[in-house]
Amino acid sequence: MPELPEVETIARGVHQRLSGDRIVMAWFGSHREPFKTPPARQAKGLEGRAILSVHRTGKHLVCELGPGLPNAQGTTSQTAEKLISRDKKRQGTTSVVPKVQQGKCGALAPVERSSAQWIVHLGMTGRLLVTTPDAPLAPHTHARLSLASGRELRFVDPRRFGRLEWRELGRTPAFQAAGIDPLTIASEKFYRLFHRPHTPIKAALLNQKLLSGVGNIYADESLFRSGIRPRRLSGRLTRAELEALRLALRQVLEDAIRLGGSSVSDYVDADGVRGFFQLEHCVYLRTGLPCRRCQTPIRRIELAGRGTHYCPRCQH
DNA sequence: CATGTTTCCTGACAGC
DNA sequence: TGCTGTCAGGAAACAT
Repeated sequence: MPELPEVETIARGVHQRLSGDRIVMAWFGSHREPFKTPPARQAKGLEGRAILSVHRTGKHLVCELGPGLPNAQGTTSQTAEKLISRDKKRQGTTSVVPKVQQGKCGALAPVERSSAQWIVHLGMTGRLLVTTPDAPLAPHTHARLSLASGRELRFVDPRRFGRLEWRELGRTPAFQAAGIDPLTIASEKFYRLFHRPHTPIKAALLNQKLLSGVGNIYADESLFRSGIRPRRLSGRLTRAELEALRLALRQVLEDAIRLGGSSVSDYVDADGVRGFFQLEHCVYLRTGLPCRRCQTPIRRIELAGRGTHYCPRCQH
């Protein structure tokens, strides 16, 4: 299931391959979920747009899109053309705004300001794949974006817990995560955030309004690495314990990103490649197996409706 | 208000 | 073999 490290891996892969490309045509194959914005409106909005960049916010993938300009082949669809002319009339100022980006080596590159966003949440089983147009179509493919480069970006999601959302900036505010990014949260902020007297620490870790990006795997793994039992009430943890947890969480997420994420269930990155962090798991899905640190069998309980794994000897 | 519970959805797998 | 039942879970909706 894609959590922060998996989404980060996919975002980097898609960004590397697709930034600078342009969406020629958008196809949406299902009329029900997973659409947060009606599919027809998403298709209209996406066609003709340049992909400026792709990045991760919490567990969401955000594609920053340029204004809808005619594509290289001159095959811009009617819907896209309508959108372009309307945009030009409405607000010429936000169309192309040349900006200067200060690179690390002092290089200057013109940067277009994003005028729209396509936001992808992968849910449990969502996959975002860069393919050739003739690649066999996986079952449960809900979206196909054909690109000026001749490739396709596909969204596949068997369980349909994923969500696709379209935002036209100016009309709608830019996407923001509800909580704070666990990779960058400061010590004091983390301490105050988790000072909740009635919430088990694991439930708090999973709450996306507090931190954005932690799911079941990395909640269990960070609690093991900091030696804290999942049922402990977060407000009763000491300052030292919460600091240990913050550092363990950051480390486990960074390690996982380095290994391309955890491939449990059927997670793959934008090229269909599996991650390797599942080999480093200490407790997640290791019920009954000996603890890597003390050999005590890993215990499984249910907490906040989720399978929860911990070592009864290493975690207090 | 802050927690806990249910719901959505399909594939994988166990057991008969 | 093929059927049924159970389980997995992110986050919204609903209940306590």
